[in-house]
Amino acid sequence: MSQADKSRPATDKRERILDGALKAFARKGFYNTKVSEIASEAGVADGTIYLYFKSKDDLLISLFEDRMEWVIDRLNTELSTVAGVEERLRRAVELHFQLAIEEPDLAEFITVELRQSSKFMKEYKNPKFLDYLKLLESLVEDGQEQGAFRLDVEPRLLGRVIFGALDEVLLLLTFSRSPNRDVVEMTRQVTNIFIDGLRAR
Amino acid sequence: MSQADKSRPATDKRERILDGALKAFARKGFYNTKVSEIASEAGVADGTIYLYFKSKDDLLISLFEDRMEWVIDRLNTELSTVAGVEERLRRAVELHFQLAIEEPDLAEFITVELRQSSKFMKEYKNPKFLDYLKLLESLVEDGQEQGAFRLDVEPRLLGRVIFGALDEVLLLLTFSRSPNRDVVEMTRQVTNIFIDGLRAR
Amino acid sequence: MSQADKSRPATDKRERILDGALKAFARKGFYNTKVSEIASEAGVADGTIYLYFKSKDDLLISLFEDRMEWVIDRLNTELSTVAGVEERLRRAVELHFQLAIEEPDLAEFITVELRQSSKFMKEYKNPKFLDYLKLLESLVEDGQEQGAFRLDVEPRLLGRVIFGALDEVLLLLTFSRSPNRDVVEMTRQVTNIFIDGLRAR
Amino acid sequence: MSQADKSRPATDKRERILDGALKAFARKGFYNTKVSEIASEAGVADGTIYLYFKSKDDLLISLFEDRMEWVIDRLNTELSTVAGVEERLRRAVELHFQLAIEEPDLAEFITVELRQSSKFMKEYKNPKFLDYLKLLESLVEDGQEQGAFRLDVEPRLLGRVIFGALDEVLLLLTFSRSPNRDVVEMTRQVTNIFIDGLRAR
DNA sequence: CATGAATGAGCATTCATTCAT
DNA sequence: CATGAATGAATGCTCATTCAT
Repeated sequence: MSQADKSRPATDKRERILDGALKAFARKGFYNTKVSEIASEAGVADGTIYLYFKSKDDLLISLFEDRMEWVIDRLNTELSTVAGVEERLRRAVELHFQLAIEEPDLAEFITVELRQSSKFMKEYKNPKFLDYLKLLESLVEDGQEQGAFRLDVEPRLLGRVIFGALDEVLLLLTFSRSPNRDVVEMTRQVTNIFIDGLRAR
Repeated sequence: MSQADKSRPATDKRERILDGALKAFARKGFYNTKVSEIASEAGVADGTIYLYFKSKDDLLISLFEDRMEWVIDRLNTELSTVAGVEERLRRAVELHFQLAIEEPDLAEFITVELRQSSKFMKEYKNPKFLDYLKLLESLVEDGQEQGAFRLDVEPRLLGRVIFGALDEVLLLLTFSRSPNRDVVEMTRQVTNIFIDGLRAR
Repeated sequence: MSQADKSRPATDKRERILDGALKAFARKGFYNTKVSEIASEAGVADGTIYLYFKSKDDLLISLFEDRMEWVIDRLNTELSTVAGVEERLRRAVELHFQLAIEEPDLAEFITVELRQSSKFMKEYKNPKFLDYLKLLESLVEDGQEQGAFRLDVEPRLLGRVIFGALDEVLLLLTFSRSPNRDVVEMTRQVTNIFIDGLRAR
Repeated sequence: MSQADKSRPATDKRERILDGALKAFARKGFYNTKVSEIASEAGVADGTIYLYFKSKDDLLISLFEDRMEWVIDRLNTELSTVAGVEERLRRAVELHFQLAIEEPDLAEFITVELRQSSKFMKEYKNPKFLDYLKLLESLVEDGQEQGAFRLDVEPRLLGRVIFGALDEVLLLLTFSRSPNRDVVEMTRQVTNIFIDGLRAR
């Protein structure tokens, strides 16, 4: 444990609630999860949750923010050491799929809850999700600017296409709980399709 | 009363309930829709719904079955007159996107509720959705058998990839309510990516 | 079948509904029996019941009237051929217990529903039940007038005491479904207690 | 707040709910009593009832357990100071009838709801009621063993007979709300019948 | 008379949220 | 800060009753 864990016990409790919520939401979904279940999963009292979050909705939003930020940071860190648009795209695909192995609860949570929540929590724009989309878009843009990718496709559309494809495969991986080696082969196949499809000719 | 009123009065009421449910679910989502809202939307009494469906869950499942079957039939009909794998893929993409224009409620319903349903209505396997996936898979398989598509990709994976991509774009179209012409251009871009990515070399 | 069955088919249907209600009430009790179950048991449509009875409550009351009248008539007929207060009391006890054998549904219905209904169907005084009580009272009175029974007990109280005792034993018989021979021995024991207890000394 | 408030705050609320339920059930019967009425009678919120009882059925069963135990304890306490089988039987009868005076709601509840309950709450065997029956049986058995009572009657049957008689008279007392002095005379008459009927000769 | 589809008032139960301790 | 007992609004579903055919 780091020093922070002792100096900020409140932060620790907040984190435990988020962890509990993730586990519970992954297992039963947002609407079928009771606040008391999250509390029990986190090892705190029901009321304690309301010291850290305004409502169950707020907890969901905060969980998105927190976990998507983690995903984006991780992707940025990985990509920062990789050169070449094709290789960067490959790494992005691979990392997305690896969620199914490394963080199955998070994978389930994102694939299943993302759409519902961004639609029904009206005022919430889900900025972190948009950041993730932007990241995929910029992969395409970079490729176009470097002359590696065709110019007759809009990066904004392609970002969506790629995210949708990855997310759907992640869903498949999450539910079938496929072994690790599959991820490598799946990454190869999906990457090839997009790279060959995108390649400037 | 006309003859039609006598030939299927019950079916008519069942259909009105399904229509009402689709409209309500599209607007507020399954969990935020009250049974009484569906009833009022359908112009029937609350109790009437339970003459045609066992529960709110059963209504959701029935709606999936009914609408997915309609989508699949429509796709099959369209494709039956089209030759050439590339053109068939193009038509499939186009039809998927056109849902956003022609049946925006259905588009919203499918993009937002589909994933939840297969996860939380445990025993329900969503066979119609799997049929749709199979249809996309067979497009890839046909292309491989005819030597038009590369052989180093699994149709099963590609079906998912394509569905995910289409579904995500449909989501975008549905929420931004883009005008008709966008659909044509989007179809072209997405189709090109997949066809070029899939093409045997 | 008698002539009446053909000339009054409506009466036949009324009877079938009462039979169905008795069977259903015996099995599940008044409050747990749906009108539609009675209808199905009687082989009529739900709505038909309301052509013969004003409400579910009215059906219950009518069933009491009808069956209690039958019980009373039967008791009167039997007793009309019996002389001697002690023997008359014995026959009354025996007949009461025989309900468990001959008409188990009726026995269950009377033992379980009688109290509830006479209490909660406010304006209904359950006159037939009071008739039955009067019959038991008059057995005691007759015994007192003939000098066979002690005079220091009120017939009204004794009627209740005997009815309560019989009804409780009937309940036991009904639930345990004891064989026929028990009834004879039980009749002997119960009769002896009351006759010896009542005998003038 | 007093010490008592701290030593059993939960028990207190549970007791208030049971009291409210007894009052409500006595007034309108189990099936005609709404949970919200019980809550309001008890001065708690509707939901609070479900913190102490699993369901409305469970509340009914718990009420039986609780009140029958109280009745049995009371009877045992009273009888512990009484010698002689005849006098003991007299006290048992008297105590049963006194319920009508001292606890009219409880009397109404027991006489009206007891039979329903054991029949419709399927798995529930109503053990406390059987305890009460056993107590009456043992009065008869003791009398037989001491040579005071005749041996040609089964205690098990007599227990039922006595309970049925007492219960029916209690019902009469409860509904007619007779004054106190009646109870004494009624006790005398009923006791005499059973004692003279049971006496060994 | 008979039907049974339709009605809609009614109710047990849940669960997010609060607040006294 | 933390607790968890208490709250009470909210809702899916039932079923006695009606009425057009």
